[in-house]
Amino acid sequence: MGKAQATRSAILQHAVDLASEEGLEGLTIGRLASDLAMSKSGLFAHFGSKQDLQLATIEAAGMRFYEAVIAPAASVPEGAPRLRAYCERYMQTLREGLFSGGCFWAAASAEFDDKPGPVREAIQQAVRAWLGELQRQAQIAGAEDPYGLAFEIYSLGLGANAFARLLDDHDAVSRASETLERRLLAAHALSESTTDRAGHATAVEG
Amino acid sequence: MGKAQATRSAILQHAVDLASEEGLEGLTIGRLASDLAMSKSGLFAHFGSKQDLQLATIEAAGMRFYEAVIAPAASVPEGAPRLRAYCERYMQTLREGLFSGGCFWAAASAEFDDKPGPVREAIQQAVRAWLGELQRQAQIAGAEDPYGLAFEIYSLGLGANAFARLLDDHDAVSRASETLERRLLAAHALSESTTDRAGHATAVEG
DNA sequence: TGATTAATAGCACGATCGTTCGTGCGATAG
DNA sequence: CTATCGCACGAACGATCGTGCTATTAATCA
Repeated sequence: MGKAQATRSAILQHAVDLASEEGLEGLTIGRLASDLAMSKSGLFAHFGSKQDLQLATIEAAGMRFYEAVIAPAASVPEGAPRLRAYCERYMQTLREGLFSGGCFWAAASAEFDDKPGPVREAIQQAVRAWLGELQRQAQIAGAEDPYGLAFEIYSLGLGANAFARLLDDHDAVSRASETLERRLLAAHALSESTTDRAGHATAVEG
Repeated sequence: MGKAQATRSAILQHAVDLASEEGLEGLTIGRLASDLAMSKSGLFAHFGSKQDLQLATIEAAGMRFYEAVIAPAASVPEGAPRLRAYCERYMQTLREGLFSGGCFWAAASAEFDDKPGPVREAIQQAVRAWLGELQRQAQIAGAEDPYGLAFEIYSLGLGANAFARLLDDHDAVSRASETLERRLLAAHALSESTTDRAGHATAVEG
């Protein structure tokens, strides 16, 4: 890997955190440069424009999320177990602060949800990828409404982030986890057979 | 009412919408002035600083939300009926676009959830007031976990806003409404006696 | 080691940011 | 009629924004 790649990567790692604090528009080249003890123009040369920097930052945030949530669950069996693993990892990232300024996607979504352009599309794509994974595992798990279940999971994530960050509710993530657990159990009761270890088949149907 | 008050009010109405689109930092005095065909300095004179403008904008957004959601439900009996009325009005505002750029509070929360200062505190206060109302009615309705119920309602609102705005999911609000309805019915089953018309008292307790 | 290329710094630009100051107009009061 | 005041305007400030150029350093290769 060339030196440029390493520098670019270091820039983006900091850019992700800075954007999670200040937003993707508040993410400033000057600020970023002084934080990294670089010159504005030297940093800028790695990206042709601010928009490219924003797009690269989104991509880097996506990779960080992937490494923290998706990848570790790859060894878990698909369906209900992996869906549960996703949720646990997801909540864990909120607890531990995967991004220094709170959930990157919550901030980026709210900021660009009404601004057409490549940045919005990139955020859309990343969020859709995450929701698609949730939906896919929910479907394999036999949920009656996989998309709806993904919607609820994502909503609880947004709520937990907002409560924890804005309202300083230190139990917010735990609360969301428990709510999520109840919701998964309810959805799971429909197809008890798909699951992990014990085979005490007490399938219910609503 | 003096002329200044009228002008200030007109400024703030536009500021609320502009902030819901561009964020409270992206809310620019120059942009605001040109939108209203005013001079920057003439507009600025109504507020001593940008921060005061932001605070006034938050207050105006709070009043708009109050008029659209809280006030119309004042005549509905407290407890479960009013809680339901709140939720319906809440979802209605998301459907109809009470703020031109999506939920003002979702945007403001994500933007300032990590920036200490008077602006964050004002947003906190407004969100807490809304959550407190939800919690209060949930408690009167006899919910076993009023705070948790308020959390879920708010989370579904955030989710509906994100899905509708970022992902162009036109059924997002309806989906959230239905999820909310199921959730309220489940919570309501615990204390059937408190409610509206029929008195078939089948109270359960957990 | 010397030559070539890649990576960073320096500097300047137009634009816009929040903010301040002095001014002018219109109505109101003496 | 005149003096005062409330309100908005235009110009300008220093700072910072994103973005180009040109030089200079650092890394790579013969």
